[in-house]
Amino acid sequence: MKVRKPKSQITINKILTSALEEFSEKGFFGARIDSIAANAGVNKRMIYEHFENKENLYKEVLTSVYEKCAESEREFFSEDLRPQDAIRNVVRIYFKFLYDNPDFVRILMWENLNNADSIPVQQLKSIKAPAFEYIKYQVNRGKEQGIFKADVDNGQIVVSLMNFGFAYFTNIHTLSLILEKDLGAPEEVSKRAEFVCDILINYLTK
Amino acid sequence: MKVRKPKSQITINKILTSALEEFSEKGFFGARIDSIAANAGVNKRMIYEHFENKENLYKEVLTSVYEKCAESEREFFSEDLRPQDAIRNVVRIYFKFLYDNPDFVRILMWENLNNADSIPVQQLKSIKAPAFEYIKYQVNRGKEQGIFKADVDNGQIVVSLMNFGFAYFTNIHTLSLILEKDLGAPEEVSKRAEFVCDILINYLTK
Amino acid sequence: MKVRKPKSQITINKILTSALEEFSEKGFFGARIDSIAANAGVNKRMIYEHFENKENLYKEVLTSVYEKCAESEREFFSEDLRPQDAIRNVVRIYFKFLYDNPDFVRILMWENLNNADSIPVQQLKSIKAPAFEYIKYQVNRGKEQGIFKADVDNGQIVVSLMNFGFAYFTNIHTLSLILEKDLGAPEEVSKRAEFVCDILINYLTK
Amino acid sequence: MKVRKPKSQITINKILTSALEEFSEKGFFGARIDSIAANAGVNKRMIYEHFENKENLYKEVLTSVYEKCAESEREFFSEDLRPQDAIRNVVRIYFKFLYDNPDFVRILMWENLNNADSIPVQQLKSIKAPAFEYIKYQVNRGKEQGIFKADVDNGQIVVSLMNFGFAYFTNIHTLSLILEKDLGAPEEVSKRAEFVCDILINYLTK
DNA sequence: AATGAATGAGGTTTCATTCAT
DNA sequence: GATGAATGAAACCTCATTCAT
Repeated sequence: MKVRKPKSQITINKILTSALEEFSEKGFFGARIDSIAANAGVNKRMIYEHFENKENLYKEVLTSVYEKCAESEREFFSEDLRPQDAIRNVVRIYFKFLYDNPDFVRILMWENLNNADSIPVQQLKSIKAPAFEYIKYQVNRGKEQGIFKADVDNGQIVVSLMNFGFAYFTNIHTLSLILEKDLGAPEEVSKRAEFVCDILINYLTK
Repeated sequence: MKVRKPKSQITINKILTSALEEFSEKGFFGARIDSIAANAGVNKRMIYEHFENKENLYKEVLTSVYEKCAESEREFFSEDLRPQDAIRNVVRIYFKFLYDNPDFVRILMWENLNNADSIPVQQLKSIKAPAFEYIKYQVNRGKEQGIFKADVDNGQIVVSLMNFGFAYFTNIHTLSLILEKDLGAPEEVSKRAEFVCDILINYLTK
Repeated sequence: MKVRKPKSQITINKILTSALEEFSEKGFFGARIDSIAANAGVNKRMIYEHFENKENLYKEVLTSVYEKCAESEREFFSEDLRPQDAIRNVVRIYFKFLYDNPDFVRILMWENLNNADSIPVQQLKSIKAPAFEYIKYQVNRGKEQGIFKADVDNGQIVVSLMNFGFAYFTNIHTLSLILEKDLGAPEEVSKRAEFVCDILINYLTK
Repeated sequence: MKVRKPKSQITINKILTSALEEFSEKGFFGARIDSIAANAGVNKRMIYEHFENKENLYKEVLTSVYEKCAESEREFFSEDLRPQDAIRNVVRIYFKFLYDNPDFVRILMWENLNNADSIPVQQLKSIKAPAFEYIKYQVNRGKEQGIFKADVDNGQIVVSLMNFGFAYFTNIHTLSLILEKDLGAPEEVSKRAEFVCDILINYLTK
């Protein structure tokens, strides 16, 4: 039952790691195959051997990144909580994940700018949907339990949550400059996470 | 007493317009000087005559974009409203501006990804600060009038407002795909704007 | 008998002066029409009006430079001296001229590097020949008077004189660096001139 | 125990050879990367691979040229001669070297015109100094042996030797035209070398 | 599987020259 | 005669990709 793990898997992983870093820092157009190979410590030719070309490498990086994200979101489901605590839990996990994975935030941003066409829709949905469903499920639970307002638009809540998390990290530079405060500092991040919990719960609650 | 209007100003404007489009669509690295010149209908050489090089052109485009933004924000101040209505007003103007200026949203996104270092901080602040101050002012007014909670963190409100507006438009592609709904449609946008008004006011109000 | 001197003569002179400086500093290929126009304080278009194109401008600069040189060499003839003093006189005047006209030295150097084909031979000769004839004349006078050796090759003397003067100034940079002494300093230049006098006269004299 | 001789060394040498020819013929500004690549029979891209850019290529050409020169000057030291014969020897070797290496003469000329700043002083000195020291050493030997005048300025002798050799070849075009004689013909060159020997020894000798 | 060298298309930039007023 | 704007050819340089070992 043992899976054969050829030596080249190491090379492939080194390339993926290096490529994630490069693409997330410079975007698809700014990224350089030379840099990726150099930082991975492998011969440039290997990239073409294993990934065919730059675009394909990019797609594979994206896929691996989405998978990592989906993995983290599985944490959501692991506990049995009151709806409002479940929501809080989601926000906190989400903020922690984004804080811990700046490459993820950035590469998704580039992807959005390039009109999000590198990943097939179906793949995207299969990755993201469970988390979205979970949130809607908790909101509905809250409604059923009479804790949350009945007329809340679930979609808006999902969008809000995504926006809050993502936007904080993607605009952190500009906002920090203008507000003269390092919004990337850990204490600012958790303060923000709590604020987001509060404003959402506050809105949801009767 | 005749005002001198050199012909080259027309060329300069054509270049700026074309460059905004190109940079906003492809980002700095993806943008092509050839395309910019072709779309502007001017000789490529003129870009170097008036803007020195690609990087400088990019900076000038950014500056002009910020200025346009600041201009739009001046609308905020034009009316005399109750605090909660002033906030609503800001959100609506902001959403309308972002909806009307997708290039603005995109180029700022690229800029954030490139660590927002193309515009000197001071310039950035002088453009953005008035709007921020206005929001804080209205929140404070609401507190003084006993309408808003006294312990609200003004900074968090500003950040929320920025995030809400920006993030909605920058992630519109991915979110539309996943939610299977065109979030860019006018009616969805105004629905969203109203939701953002509601959630903010709801949080602020005692 | 008054020669009409149109206003444009001023422009022409400004261009020639600026062009001499530029060509002598950067050579034909390194020189920029833009720089020449800017430093002359005239519109670029004027250069084409008066000189047709870059190459022609270069030729006219060269011609004017040769004429200036020939003019200076006319000083040689102005005195009545013993042959050895006449030779000394030539060396001193020559060194002084080269020292005072670094642009001349440089532009002739560029010209030599470009195979000296910008000036028609005949023109060159009509300018240079008188000085050469004068030197030969003085050497012959010395021979006749029994002061100089009879078997001296006049051509070699002329070449030596040219070489000594020219080479000193054209290699002044490299030699100064290596000898750790500023060979361009006035006192070094006159020391050199005297040395050249000495070595030549010494060779010529019986 | 096999010495690794990477294939690229051949390419590098072809580029250097072609570049020397091009730079020496046209100077830095007139030289074309395209020509260099074409004449070297290599892909243009290779020049950037191995030399980074035009300026750097130029510097490496210069360095290699200086080294070749220093190599040739090592011949000076190989014999045990009387001072006057040693000086003659130097002059002859020097003339032969310059005659055999017109590219060397030319490129150094361009270099002087560009103010000799492409090669670090220290490097220049370490290459040139031995020859200079050797000449001074022989002049001093002659003085000690009572053959040469005691008050001769060694520096002037070195400068003379350099000037004589260099200037003859750099002004060969102009002088040939004026004197109506091909000074580049082998017999003229050796006649000149002997003349230079004579005039120098004549000056040095008591 | 791995490597160093090579390639060619295409990108940015420069510059002599000309147009239009 | 003079000016500012425009032009296009060609220069330098970059980069994804492939060849040959």
